[in-house]
Amino acid sequence: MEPVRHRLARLVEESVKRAQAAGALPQVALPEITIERPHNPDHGDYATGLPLKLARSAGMNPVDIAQRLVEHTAAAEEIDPPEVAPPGFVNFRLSAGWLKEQVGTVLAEGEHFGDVAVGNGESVQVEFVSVNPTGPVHIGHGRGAVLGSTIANILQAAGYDVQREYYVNDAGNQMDSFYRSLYTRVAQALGHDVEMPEDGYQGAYMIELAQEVIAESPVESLVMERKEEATRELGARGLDKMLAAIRDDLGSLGVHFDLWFSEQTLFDTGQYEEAMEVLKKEGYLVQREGATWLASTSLGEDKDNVLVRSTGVPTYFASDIAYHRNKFVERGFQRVIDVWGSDHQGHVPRLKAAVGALGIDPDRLTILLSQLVTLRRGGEIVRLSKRTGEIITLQEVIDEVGADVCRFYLLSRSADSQMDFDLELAKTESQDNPVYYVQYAHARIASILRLATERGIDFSNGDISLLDHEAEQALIRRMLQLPELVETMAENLEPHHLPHYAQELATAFHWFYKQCRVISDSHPELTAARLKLVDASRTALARTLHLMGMTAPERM
RNA sequence: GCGCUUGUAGCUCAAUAGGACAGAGCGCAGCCCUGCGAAGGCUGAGGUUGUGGGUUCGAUUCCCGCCAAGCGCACCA
Repeated sequence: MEPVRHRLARLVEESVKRAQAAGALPQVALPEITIERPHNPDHGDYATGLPLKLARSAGMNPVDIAQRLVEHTAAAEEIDPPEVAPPGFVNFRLSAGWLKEQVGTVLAEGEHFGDVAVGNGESVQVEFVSVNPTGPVHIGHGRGAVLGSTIANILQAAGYDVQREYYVNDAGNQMDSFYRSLYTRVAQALGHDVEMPEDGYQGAYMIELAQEVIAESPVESLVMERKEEATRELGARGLDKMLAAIRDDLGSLGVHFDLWFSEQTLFDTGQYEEAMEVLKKEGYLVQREGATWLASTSLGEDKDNVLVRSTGVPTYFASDIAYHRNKFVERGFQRVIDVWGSDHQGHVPRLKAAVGALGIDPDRLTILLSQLVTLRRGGEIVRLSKRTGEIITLQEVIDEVGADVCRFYLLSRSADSQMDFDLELAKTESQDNPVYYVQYAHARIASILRLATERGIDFSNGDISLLDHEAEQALIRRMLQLPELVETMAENLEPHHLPHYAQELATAFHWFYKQCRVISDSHPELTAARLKLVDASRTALARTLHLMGMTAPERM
């Protein structure tokens, strides 16, 4: 459904024009008309400060402007007559009649309630997590996973054609190190005296991985006789297992991808060469000190960046450029959103500059950075390092606190700010946990609907015009915020509003529940009307939870 | 040194592109189940939005300085 806000903006614009035509307002240019939601309920459901913005250019008192605006506002079914409020606001209140009708709209839209048509089918790729497959994912990756998958859900709800993608860094230095580490662990497991490379992955999970690889098929003869071949062969198996483990871990967090894109294929299919060719043709490649550099300085950067090392091995940056060319040129995504950890922030301007150098508008690329997550257990900080092997995996966190709790917590803070994730808190608070509060509301709703079914109550003909109680209308108001929220989140890519909205929606339901008896033998008509409202609440709350990638439990 | 992000109630965080009296949860002090789920509802206390300037009808929000925290400034990814 279209957010009411748009309708109001058109209404205001019309009233200005009407007032101008009637000579009540001077013919001044209009700023963008913004419709905002007042904090104070006394100020109505929506408001515009347009008169305040017009005051100077119109040379009039803002209250007078507001007055004339109101006088020239056409009647609309959505709202009561607008009101003027000093120092120059126009306040709008949704009409009770229209509000009640929206229960029917919500029910009709069902699982699609919350959808808005702003994307127009534009193709957007959301690439997220993309952890090097050299070790298990941890809570920091979990944050990116939750952020990326929720943004993808939101964009889909907003009418975009969304692709979820994981970029598999299966080429390059870290992969080599991973292969050699695995080889070492396998050799050690077979009783050979082999030293772990200095840059190797020391984590205990590599020992387990080695065991799994060995268990799969005998490798003994390979290991000592043909070391290089063994490293490659074992590495390929290890990579598959590691990727499968990552896929499982993310899957248990409700995160799924449409495509796992292999970095190596960029080299195998010549796309890497093509990208470098384009840069060369455009004059952005410079040879210096035996290496090939991207002339980033000519693109406004403060230093150039190496693309091909003097050893002839391309850097990560080089393949990333080829990857992004693939996204935009080969696959034709109109927009691309990358979700990265904040430790990659330095890479952002470089990549955007490089994308520009490829002749692609850099504004089509959005890079979101999620700040660090510090894992705590009680007061103790739990360090995360793949190298030293001290790691608490995402899977362990999920096992401990549950996927829904994990998602809700990771989502509730703005990606821009650092956060602590306290395992003890997530568990010990579980009684008064906001996650349970929200899900409890859904379970309660489900329980009411179950009871209605048990008693054989048919509320399909319920008369929603009977919903006159303050708490009923407050609940409807809250539900109607969802499409509006989807729209703004699709634009600002800030999904942390979702958990907050979910709590507000749950509160509105609990308040309604407290004040309004739903199923009552003595008032069958009101019962039917209220059951419709309850059903609509279930729809809105379930959709909110699903957008967050959470479950909407029927029972708890 | 330069750059990015952050600084809001005792704690954890909001504030929907500059709006009206800065809001939630937890914690704290109380109140409410002889009917649909008390994992619930209600009331109260709690703030000089790090700090000093500026922009304007209006600033938590925009600009500048300072202070503090995290991250980044590789022929690592």
